[in-house]
Amino acid sequence: MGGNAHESAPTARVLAESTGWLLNDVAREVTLRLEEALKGDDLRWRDYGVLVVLESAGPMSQQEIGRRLAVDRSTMVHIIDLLEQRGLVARGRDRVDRRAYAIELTGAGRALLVDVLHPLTAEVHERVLGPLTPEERSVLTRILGRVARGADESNLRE
Amino acid sequence: MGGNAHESAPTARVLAESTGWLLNDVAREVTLRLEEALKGDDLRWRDYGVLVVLESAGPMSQQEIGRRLAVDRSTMVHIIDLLEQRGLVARGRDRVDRRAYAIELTGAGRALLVDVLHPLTAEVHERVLGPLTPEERSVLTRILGRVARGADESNLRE
DNA sequence: TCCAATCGTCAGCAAAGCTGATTGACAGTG
DNA sequence: CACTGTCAATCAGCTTTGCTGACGATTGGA
Repeated sequence: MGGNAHESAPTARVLAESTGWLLNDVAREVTLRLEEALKGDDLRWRDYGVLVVLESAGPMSQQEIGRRLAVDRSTMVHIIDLLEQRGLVARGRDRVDRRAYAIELTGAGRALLVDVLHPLTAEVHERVLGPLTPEERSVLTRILGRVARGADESNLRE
Repeated sequence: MGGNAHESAPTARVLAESTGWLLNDVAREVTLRLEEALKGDDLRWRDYGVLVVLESAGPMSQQEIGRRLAVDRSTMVHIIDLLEQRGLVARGRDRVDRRAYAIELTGAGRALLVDVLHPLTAEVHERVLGPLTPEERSVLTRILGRVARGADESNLRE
C-alpha cells in the first residue's frame, strides 16, 4: 500500500531554508499519518475528502467533487465505486441533468464521519501540530490559506 | 509529461480549515511551479535537490543523498545516472569504503546551480509567496521547521 | 575466519493516474 | 425537428513512478 522511502525525512539542512522543501516534507508527513490512521477503516484520505465535501456541500456530481479535490474525472469513478460498495454514499440521479449522478451521503456515511473519521483525523492533526502553540496553528492556517488563494488568482491570467 | 488533474485546486471550503489539506494544496502548487521552471533545463526538482545537498555538504554516497531527500536507494541510481550523463556530478570512489561512490559536484554542476538554478527557484518562491509579507514568510518557514523537526523527534519513539 | 550489515545495481511488479474513445443527455440553432 | 457542440460517466490501454527482493562486492566486528 503506502510504501514510503524512509519513514521520516531528515530534511537536509540547507534545504530547510527552502520553503518548497519544507512544505513538501511537512505535507508528506501529515499525509502519511493521515493515511496510516485511516487504514483501519480501509479508506484513503482522498475518500475522506469526498465524504467531507458531500457532508458540507450536499449532493453533487462526480466531476464536481473531483474539481474541488483536484482529482481526475476517471479516477473519481473508481473512488465512488468503492464508497458506494461500502454503503457510505449512494449514486442518485440528478433530477435536472440526467447525465450526472447526484452523489449523496448515506446515513451510514454520515455516521462514520461523525463517530470515527472526524475524531481520527483531528487526533492526527493534534499529534502532528503538537509542537505548535494554538496561536501558531491559526497563523499557519491563515498564511497557508493566503498562499493557496493567491496561487489560484494568479492562475487566472495564464 | 506532467499532466495534473485540474491545474488549480479550488480547495473545498470546509477542507480549507483542515491543515492537512491546505498543506497538500500549497505543496502541490509549489512543486508544480518548480517543476515547470526546471523543465527548461530538463531537470526535476529532485535533481535540483541532489545538487543542493552536494553543494552544501560535500561528496557523499548515493544512499546518503537518498536518506536526506527521502528518495529510495534504487531510485537514486537512476537520478545519479542522468546527472552524471550531463556532467553535473561525477561518480568518484570513496577511499575508505570501496562499496560506496563518492558522488561529487563537478564545476559545471556548481556553475549551473549558481548561474541558473538558484535564481530560477528563488524566482518561483518569490512568485508563489508573493501574497505574503516578509514577516509572514519568515514566520511560515519557522513554523514549518518546527513541525518538521517535531515530527522527526516523535518518530524516534516508535 | 565467519557472519551480519551496507552499497550499488537490476529485473520485475504494483499502484496511480492520465488519454482518448464511447454512450447517453443536454442546449442552442436554424 | 434535425444538427451541432458540449458535458457526465465509463472503460480500456498506456505511462510514469517508485518499491521489492535478490545479487555480488565489501566492510567491520566477534
